[in-house]
Amino acid sequence: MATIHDIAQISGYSIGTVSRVINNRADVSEKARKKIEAVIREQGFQPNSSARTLRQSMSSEVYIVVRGIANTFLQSLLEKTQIRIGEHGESASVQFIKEAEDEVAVAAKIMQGIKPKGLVFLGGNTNTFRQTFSVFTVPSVLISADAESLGFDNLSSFSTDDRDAGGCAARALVSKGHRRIGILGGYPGDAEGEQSGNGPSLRIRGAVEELERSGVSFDFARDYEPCPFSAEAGYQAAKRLLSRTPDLTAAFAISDSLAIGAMRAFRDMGLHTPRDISLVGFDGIVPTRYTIPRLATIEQDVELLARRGVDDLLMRISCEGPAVHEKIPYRFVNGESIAQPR
Amino acid sequence: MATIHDIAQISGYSIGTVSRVINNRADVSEKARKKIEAVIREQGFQPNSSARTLRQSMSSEVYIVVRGIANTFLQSLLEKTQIRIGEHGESASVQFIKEAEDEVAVAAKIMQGIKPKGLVFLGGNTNTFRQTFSVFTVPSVLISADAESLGFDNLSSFSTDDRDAGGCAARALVSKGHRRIGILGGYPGDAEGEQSGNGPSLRIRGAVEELERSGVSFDFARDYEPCPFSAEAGYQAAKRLLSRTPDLTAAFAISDSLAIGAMRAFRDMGLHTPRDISLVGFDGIVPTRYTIPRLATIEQDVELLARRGVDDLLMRISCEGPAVHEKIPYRFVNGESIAQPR
DNA sequence: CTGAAAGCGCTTACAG
DNA sequence: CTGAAAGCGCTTACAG
Repeated sequence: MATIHDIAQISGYSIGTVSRVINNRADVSEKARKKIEAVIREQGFQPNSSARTLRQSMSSEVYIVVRGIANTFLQSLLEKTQIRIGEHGESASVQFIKEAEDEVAVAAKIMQGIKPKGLVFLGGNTNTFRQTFSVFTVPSVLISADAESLGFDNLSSFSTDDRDAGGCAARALVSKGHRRIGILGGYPGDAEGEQSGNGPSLRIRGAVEELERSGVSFDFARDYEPCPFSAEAGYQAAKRLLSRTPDLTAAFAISDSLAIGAMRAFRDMGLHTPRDISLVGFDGIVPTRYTIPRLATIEQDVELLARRGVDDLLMRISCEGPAVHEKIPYRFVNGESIAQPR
Repeated sequence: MATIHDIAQISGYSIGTVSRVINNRADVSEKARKKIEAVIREQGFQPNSSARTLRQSMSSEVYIVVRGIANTFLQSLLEKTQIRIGEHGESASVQFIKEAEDEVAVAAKIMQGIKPKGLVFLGGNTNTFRQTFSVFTVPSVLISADAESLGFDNLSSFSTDDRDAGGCAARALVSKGHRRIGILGGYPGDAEGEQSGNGPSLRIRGAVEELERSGVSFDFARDYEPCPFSAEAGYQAAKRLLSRTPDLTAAFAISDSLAIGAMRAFRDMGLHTPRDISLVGFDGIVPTRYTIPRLATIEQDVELLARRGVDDLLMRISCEGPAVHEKIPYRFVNGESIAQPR
């Protein structure tokens, strides 16, 4: 394995000059640069990233922290994020945090040793950020939840307007004539109007507000069923909800994974979607385009979320500017899972 | 940020002794260990991993290389792999490689700077390993494809017996009475019996062999349609296959993602699964349990693949033993997508 | 059992 | 524009 020392020796220049070439500094003669670059290429030299990190007390990498590895939406967001980072010629490592853990605390522990030059958080609970994010001093970005109210000056955020989009989902059902609508997903606290500090809980709020505006009665105890964000959880929750409240003609599942589980649960209870019960999801994950029937959903613009998030982060890493908070437009996808109530 | 120097100063011992405590060396007095451990805890000290890596010319991390980030099966395998690594008290970083890239070459480039102590490859083409894996000298493991024939003594592998399982999938259709069976997925070369060096192509081989054994005629030009491993690709390929060969009564999609796309394509062509056409997939990904109808599939034991792979790797990192190659049992899941031909 | 010291591969003032 | 040298935070023979 060639080191900078070897390159210096072979090229006939000093280690310092080689280092300047590696780091694209301007104060190197054209001649030296040419020669050294040739040797680097010929030797297949890659600078030792540990030495570099140690010296600069800062890694050359961006770290991506993903909360909840089994979340299809986040997987797709991660994919786009990695691609965008690659397009900038940067590389990133990924750390997955269990959904039950405090992503900020766990990340803090890991990052303490690693010292990334920037952090991307995919998914996450605003409350845990409020409490512990201040340990991070590097430029960071939270994608998919709004961090504006937290006011950290090194944390940007890019997110869907969950509250507004939740209203949109509800409207899609109401406008077809539904008056008995259930909501699936989220944490038990969401029913009491507590802020669980995440986007999904805002979806519920937005939907309920829209129902109220439309004069549709909604009672949390009767029409709402909380559950985690997996298809199986959606399956179980849908069964609970419909057993308790059999007169529902439609449901809003606050994530597509839930919705896919719910649709299957309805079928197992003898109900066909959309004939017997309508359904709308949230996220716009790929599988919704292949379910039978295709799922109506709120499609988040994963591509743009990732692009704006990464671009902003890398810009702040190199130029140091203020954090920004931006809402990325969503889109309602009609699908085939909504019909008029019978 | 406390360094080892601070810990030494506060505890009243030398840097060397602190280092020995950190690394759990035996030659430290009980008294020193207690005192130093207390200071470390009190200061929240984490050794700088770059300094460590630099000095030992070896990172303390395992790296996981995943080929194809959008592959649901690999995502689930990645999840289990990360969990298992965590259970050993180790941490891992993840690098995603584009499906079109040579995962070994790209990984080689990245790892050159990073020097992980071990490598896990999830998914991958045996042929690319054959050509370039020799650049790696650290203990490695390939999970989900068989590397036995390559003979690298630092590369273990754990995989499903794809050929055998492909036969099982075909048998599930034949035993119901199907005689006109199509196969979906894989690379064009697979039709010519070229070895594309991946598990999935072995699934095709196994299935075709089983059909021959059963006296069911199979003609690649007529009954086979290659395509990449996504739902959309499966959707398009299913349409092409069925347009060309409308008398098929059943199909084997060599991955579940393909199968989900194919089922949707059949429906868009007016065919109901399984009434009009039966379908069996491969992998056993979670969504197959929620499709309507539920998908029959070959379920790979993701949990066990990950567990055996990680355990073997970590053992070889600490003890240095020979590479092993192991087949992990699979399971046929009946689902609801297979019926007798009409 | 413990400490002093060399050195891992780099970057960056500093001097010229 | 270039080189010599200090030092980032650690580990590990070496000496005692």
